[in-house]
Amino acid sequence: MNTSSPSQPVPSTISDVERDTGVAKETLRVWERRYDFPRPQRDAFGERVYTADQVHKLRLVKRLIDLGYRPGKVIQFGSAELQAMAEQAAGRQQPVSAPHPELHTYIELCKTHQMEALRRKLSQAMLVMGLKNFVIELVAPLTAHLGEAWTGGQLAVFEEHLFSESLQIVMRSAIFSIPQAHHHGAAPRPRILLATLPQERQGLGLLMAEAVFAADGAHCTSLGVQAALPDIVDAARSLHSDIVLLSFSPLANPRQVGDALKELRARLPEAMEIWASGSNAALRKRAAGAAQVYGLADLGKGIAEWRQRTHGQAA
Amino acid sequence: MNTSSPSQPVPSTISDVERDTGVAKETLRVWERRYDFPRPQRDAFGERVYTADQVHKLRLVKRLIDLGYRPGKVIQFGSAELQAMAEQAAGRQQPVSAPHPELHTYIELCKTHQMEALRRKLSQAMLVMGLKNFVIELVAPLTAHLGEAWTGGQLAVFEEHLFSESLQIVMRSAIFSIPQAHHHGAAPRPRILLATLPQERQGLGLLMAEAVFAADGAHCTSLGVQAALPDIVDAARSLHSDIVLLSFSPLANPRQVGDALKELRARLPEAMEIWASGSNAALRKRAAGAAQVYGLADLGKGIAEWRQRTHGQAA
DNA sequence: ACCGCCATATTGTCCAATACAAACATATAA
DNA sequence: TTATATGTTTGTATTGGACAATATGGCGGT
Repeated sequence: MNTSSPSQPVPSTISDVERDTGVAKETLRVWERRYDFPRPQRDAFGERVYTADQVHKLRLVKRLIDLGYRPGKVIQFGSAELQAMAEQAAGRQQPVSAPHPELHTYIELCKTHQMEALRRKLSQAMLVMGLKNFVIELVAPLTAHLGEAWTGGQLAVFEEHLFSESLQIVMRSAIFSIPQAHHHGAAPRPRILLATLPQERQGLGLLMAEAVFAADGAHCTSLGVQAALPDIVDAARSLHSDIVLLSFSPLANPRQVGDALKELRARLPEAMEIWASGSNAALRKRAAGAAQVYGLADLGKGIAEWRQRTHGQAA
Repeated sequence: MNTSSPSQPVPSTISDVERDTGVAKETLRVWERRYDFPRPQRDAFGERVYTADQVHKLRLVKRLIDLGYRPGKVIQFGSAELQAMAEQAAGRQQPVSAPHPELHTYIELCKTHQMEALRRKLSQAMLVMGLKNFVIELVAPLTAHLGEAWTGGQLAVFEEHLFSESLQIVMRSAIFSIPQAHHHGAAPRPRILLATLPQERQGLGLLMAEAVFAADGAHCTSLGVQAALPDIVDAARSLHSDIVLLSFSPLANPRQVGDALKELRARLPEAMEIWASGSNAALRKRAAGAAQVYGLADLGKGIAEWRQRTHGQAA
């Protein structure tokens, strides 16, 4: 016999809050000491007990911090203001470009949870447009729109998960079915290693890049999401990769992204190129020397240039 | 110019160790005080610095604990003994039923990084064996073997990533190609929601379960890995799921797993069943009342029983 | 007005030692 | 043998302090 009201009747411990918001326990304690928020009640044993409201506000604060705000500046506001700031900031970062006419059809299918129909339609579109165009003209804008709808609260988190899964299925299937053209008996070049850093949970960007590369006849090997830095280095060395491509979502912490890129650059042989793709803030400033930054649409051109550049040596 | 030896020349901080072994920072400190292991060196600022050997032993200890041993009993042994104990215990637990004869072929392909060949061979095996047998008799033992090889240090982490990616590609492709049998015009039952909790990074188990379900004609919807608890609840409600399946790897913290399962049970409508799958220790004890625990091979039977059980009401 | 540099403020993470509930093991009684 | 009580182990919570890394903001110089 439990209350099945939509709001959570169950208060959270500090561990729960860490899991649900991504804010470390130690940080939660120090915030309480410094900013007086969150100030949880205590149970009979003196342990912190957080309300659902506090957890909600913490989520908002965390999102704003990841967007570049500083804790001390935002933690004092109420949930409503924070919500508004998040929406505004998200809109500013991605200037809603020419929405594909059929975009809303797909989003509608998602909102009504018709995932099979969505997959069918996506799959169809891919066959018509070709993999590369499908990714650049449809999947990418779709993903961007989705992210906005999510920060705006118009789309439930789980609906974004569903959407992401469907997209992944269609794209993976397409990539798999591309014949690995063994060019003149030798493995095709460039050899590209794809991965995301440990903080990055979003795998769509990686997959989009892989699709574009595969369509251009490069040799792709993906480590998947959340690969530790030493593992990426190991892999790149062992596989004799020409290029290491990393994908970043706007949500990831720009500071950590910049650091990681610099360290990766230091640990990899100089001959290996590091390419970065995604809409993260770090790619505009911090990553400067460490990596070459590409938009999705430019990746193909990048490959062509690489081939030209290394034409003499690679032969 | 950095050292390029294959073993990690870079020692780990306490945060790194927590991420790489799954042992919490606080636990690491208390172990050091109580058991005198691990006893890391200190850097110039007095902060702990762990060697690769210590991390390796910690992984073994963690594995044995997850297998049911108690920390105080095993932490004093050397890596070699621990290794032996882990193998023995693993063998006892899973009486390595008829190990597929070709298992080593696949592992060999992985170690030599021939991923295309691996994918081709896996894909072939799947066509011969059928999806369900492929998963139960080949993928599952392969994954288990892989996990052992990883804790044993015989397999680089990135090689496990590569392997996992290849398996995912093949399985996803297979699942996608299964026609969603719209049984007599109505959506097939049971309707199953699949997900893993936020702590869980391993997505293979989830995919294996989905494959088995799909082969049995159930209606699967996957949220993917690392879904927050409230999102799972939202999704299950909105999709009117009959069953929520969660997958767990042995690495996840059993206590947190148990707590999460109990909380999920409290938040979901009573009519929805919670199924748990995987080799996590929590599923043997803590999860008792909250969820029904299935091995991969039993999932098919579980579906059959569900259909029988709900035959009267569901019509 | 713009850019580089330095002092100051902010902020996350680490440390230490202690405490205690929950889980486990063992012994005792029914 | 099964149930209950007692003791031990073990993970996670607590506090307050310290400090390195980073961002902010003012200043002087092109």
